Amino acid sequence: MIKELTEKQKNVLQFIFNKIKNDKLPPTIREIAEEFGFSSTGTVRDYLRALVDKGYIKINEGKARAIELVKDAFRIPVLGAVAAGSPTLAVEDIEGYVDLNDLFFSDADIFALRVKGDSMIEAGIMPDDLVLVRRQQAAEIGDVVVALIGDEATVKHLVREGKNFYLHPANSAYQPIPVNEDVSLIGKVITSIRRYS
Amino acid sequence: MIKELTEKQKNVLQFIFNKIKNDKLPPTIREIAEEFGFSSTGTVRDYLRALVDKGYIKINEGKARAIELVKDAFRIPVLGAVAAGSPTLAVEDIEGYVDLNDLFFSDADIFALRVKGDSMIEAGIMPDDLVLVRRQQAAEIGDVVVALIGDEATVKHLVREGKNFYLHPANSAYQPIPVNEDVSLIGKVITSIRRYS
DNA sequence: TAATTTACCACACAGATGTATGGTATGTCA
DNA sequence: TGACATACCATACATCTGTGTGGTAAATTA
Repeated sequence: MIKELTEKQKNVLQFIFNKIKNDKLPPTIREIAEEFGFSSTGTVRDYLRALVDKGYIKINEGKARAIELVKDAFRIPVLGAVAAGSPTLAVEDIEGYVDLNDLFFSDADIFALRVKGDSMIEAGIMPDDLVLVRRQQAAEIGDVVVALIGDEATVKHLVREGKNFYLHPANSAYQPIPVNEDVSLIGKVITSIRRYS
Repeated sequence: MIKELTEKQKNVLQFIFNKIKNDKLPPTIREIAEEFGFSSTGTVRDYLRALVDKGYIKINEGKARAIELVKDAFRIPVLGAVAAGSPTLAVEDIEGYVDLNDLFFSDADIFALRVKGDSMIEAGIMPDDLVLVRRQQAAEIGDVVVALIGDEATVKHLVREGKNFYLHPANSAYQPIPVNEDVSLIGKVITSIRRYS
């Protein structure tokens, strides 16, 4: 289990946290010492040991700057259920942890597209949503795909009727678009994201 | 501008990339040399210089492991429009870049909730979607909020009718829920995410 | 009261690390 | 042809860096 930190230990952890965020590089022991005015590297070592013991960081011994934040202490939990008792949220059922970094460090060819129009609104894809698209020529029936029709990119369901394929909107106000030589498949929607202001 | 890399330079960049992803720590010059069988650190320095000159990395001189990936070369572009011409996607109108890391390194109290039920379906929030929630007691009219009703967490629109507040579903099959002492506001939905398999 | 934890200090040291200097060889481009 | 980029090599060195040893003092906990 993750144990409580003292105020000073929290400050040191926060500094490491910020360094990784801003410099994209964990600090050295001496950089930590300098930040807090410690004249001895041993002091920092004591702090790091405490943070390791309490489950907040891991240290890869011998390597320079090898302080790693322990994920479970920082990642956002995905909750399957939330139990009562405010102001503290009792975490009853953690499905897992969100780590969107995986998406961004994927080696696949991925890009994001801002959705225009309401043609997929019944599939929960609204105007101004962001869809992450993996570029690929192939797609399966039922996939949400991005296709180029002439010069315009469009997000649609790929469906099949008999021997013909259609780009099917999820909005009864729009007509399906037959897939022909004017239509080229760009990729498959793998994620949709919407931000609320 | 970002210039083309040679195959070997690409390999070195890929190695740095993977090291940062897997170890969460950029490699040292000697770690790179070992990976590629270089017997001289000078060789690695030449590669790093080339990568710096071509705009792929930045180096903080003097510091250990201080190789930083240049963001624009790696982040996923958010496209406002996509122009024709496959297989190369012509990027015409880049709105910006997605960096969800910001969310995860935020100091705000954020958690994610897996949506159950279809009560917000007309607002584009579908069953099994993931909503990122910022914990806060206050909310504004029109916000999508997460509230506890008894023991159950629910995602709804916060609306006002006269002097009364309601949790309003976005599905005509459901009734609005009056906000009373049995209802406690947990937070505000700031992002919704859906993944397609 | 005794043991433990927290919170610092000084000093030393081996090895890790970035950098410098100066090569060789090959291919490309103007 | 000459300048330049690419792709390596060997060696040296100052300093950075993690770690070890051994302290002191106060607060907390059993």
